[in-house]
Amino acid sequence: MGRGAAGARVARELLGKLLVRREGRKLLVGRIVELEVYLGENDPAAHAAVGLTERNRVLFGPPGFAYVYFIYGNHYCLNVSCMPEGRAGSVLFRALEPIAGIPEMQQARGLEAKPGARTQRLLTSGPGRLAEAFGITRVRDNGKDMTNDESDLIIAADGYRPQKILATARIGVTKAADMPLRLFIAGNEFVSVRRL
DNA sequence: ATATCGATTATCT
DNA sequence: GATAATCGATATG
Repeated sequence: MGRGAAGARVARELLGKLLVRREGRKLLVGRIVELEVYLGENDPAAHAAVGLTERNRVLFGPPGFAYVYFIYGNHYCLNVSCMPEGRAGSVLFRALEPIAGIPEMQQARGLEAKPGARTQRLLTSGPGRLAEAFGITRVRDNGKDMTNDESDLIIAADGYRPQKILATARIGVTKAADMPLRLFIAGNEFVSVRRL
């Protein structure tokens, strides 16, 4: 298996699974419908391309841990590490289909006053949006084990399997911009658009 | 419908 | 000092 294949395989397994946030007795749940693969040190578009730094060290740790970064002075984005310790491949969560805790997500996004299917799509359709809807920040979540039931941010499964997965180039990257490492569930309403 | 642009700061050169 | 794995607002067709 090639260097990028392990990350791509993890990504395909992750599509259709659930991102779950525990807020006290409330649960926020979203189905993972879009993500991007970052290949680690050899991927010019990856944060790990510069080698191990204070910021990206979670990427070089064991798989299943949350890597949260802050971007454009405004937004947090969530990755999960997916390579053995010492290698830095990860998957960026790009879009979720809201499943439960929708009122809480609306409140977190400042969209509670505007109900309707139109705003429903704005809740978690984009990496910055889903992070805001789930209250994800670097201080709160970076380095968290997303495979441990004790965590308040985990990945769970309900048996759903995507019928068809499509791949395109990654969004917003300027280096290695042609690699088809953005994966999404074909036809899902909550996939972010912006390119084919 | 698409295009362009400003916000705002951590991180790296 | 420049850039960035983005978003939302505004302008224009």
